[in-house]
Amino acid sequence: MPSFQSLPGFREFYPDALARRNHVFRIWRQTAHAFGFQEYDAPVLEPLDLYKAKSGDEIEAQLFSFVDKGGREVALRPEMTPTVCRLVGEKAATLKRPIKWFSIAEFFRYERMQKGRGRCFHQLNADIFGEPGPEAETELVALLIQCLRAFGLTEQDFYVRLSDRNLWFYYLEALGLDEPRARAMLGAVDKFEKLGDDAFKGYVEQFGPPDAALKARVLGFLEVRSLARLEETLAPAGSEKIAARLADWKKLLGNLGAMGLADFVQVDLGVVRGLAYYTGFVFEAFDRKGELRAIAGGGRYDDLVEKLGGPALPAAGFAIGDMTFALLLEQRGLMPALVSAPDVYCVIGGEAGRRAAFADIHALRAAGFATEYPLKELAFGKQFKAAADSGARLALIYGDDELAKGVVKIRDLAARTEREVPRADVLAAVRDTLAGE
RNA sequence: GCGGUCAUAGCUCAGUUGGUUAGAGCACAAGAUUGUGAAUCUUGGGGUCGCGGGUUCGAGUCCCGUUGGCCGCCCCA
Repeated sequence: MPSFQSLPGFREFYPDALARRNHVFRIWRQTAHAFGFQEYDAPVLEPLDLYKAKSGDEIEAQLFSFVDKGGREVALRPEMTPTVCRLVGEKAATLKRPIKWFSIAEFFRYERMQKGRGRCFHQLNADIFGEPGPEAETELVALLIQCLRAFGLTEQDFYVRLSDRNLWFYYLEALGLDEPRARAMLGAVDKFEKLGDDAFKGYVEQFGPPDAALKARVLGFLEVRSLARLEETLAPAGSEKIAARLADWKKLLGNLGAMGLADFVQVDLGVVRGLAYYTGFVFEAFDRKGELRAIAGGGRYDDLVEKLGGPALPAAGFAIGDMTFALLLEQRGLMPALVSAPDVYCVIGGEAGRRAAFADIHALRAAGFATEYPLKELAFGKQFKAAADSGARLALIYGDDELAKGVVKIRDLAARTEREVPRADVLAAVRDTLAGE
């Protein structure tokens, strides 16, 4: 007999798990709307070339890709950025600015599973197109922070590390590095936190060991944790480009400070986000305890829309993954044990009671109240237990006594109080009681 | 792709140097109990012990392989 199991790394959501997932998505969606972002969606299956164009041919090894029946090379989307760039690029001329979009979608990567990482996962993606200045990053970082705070997470729980690939290049240029050397050095910076001195291996292989002064300056730059310190460190370099860039930093941090978010943001040049397509500010959110992988990440990618065939259009965005985020919420006890409780549970006496109850049950449901009842006849004791277990706020009792009097008994299951209302008034009584919560 | 580790009921686990028909708690269902929720008692369903092969008179137990989970490396868009 064949037995089936889900594919490795894929997840199944039983109702309680889906309730938690929906809880997270609901709050993300509300928050993004509050920040004026509009929701979009797009195909799960895309041309393989879309990702090769963005990330190079090697990316294919990390994708769920195959040839479809029409001979097309396709891939399940591993990320949203190329897709949203295409969407925006196609209509860029007619879209009202600023273009602030978000999506909550599922992604697929052919990778080995690890803590907080599977082969399928969901992300909130938020992006702003057409805004070249730090005003875009202001909105994005603020939204990112609020998407975590909305669950009760505080500055004790997480922070956003803010870095800048432009500033790195300007700085390394001022230190005398040409572009290839600067790129190799940034690669080392990216790995330094994890590997320490071994991070420079790649640079050494290509260009020989960096001189001690240069290395000291680079490592010193990594220690910078404040805007003041950043300005101090860069003062000797003092190019025009650096001065302009520092003005952007001042504006971004000033904006976030004015929003009251200073405690959530930390200057930290150790974040460079791989060597992918980012062109300016980059940022990542981490748990303060440093136990989990990055919760969220993003940055500016001004060249990508054009690279993918659209017009030149500055852009910045970020994504929050659902797996690490859920781990963080659970760790901090902030993931509620959500149960889909009905509003009303009907306790029914006999066949006559059942007929009477059905009329009200249907009317309640049509009015939008979640209403449950036992499908088969049950002893009263069991029905009350079922009513309590269901989490319903109210029990409606349709027994012989009530029928004889032409009333329904309404029991408040939490308060354990009861009252009788005429049959005709049941809907109004339920509405009043539940509205009064 | 590489390495470590684990796999017994829906869940958490026990199972003796290899020995008869594989167990417990919780959960679920039925009843005691057709008028009031947390308790008690009784009963029940559920397992090819992940899968396949080997050693043995005999394998949940030992050996090999395989699949899957977890952890780490690579990668992390």
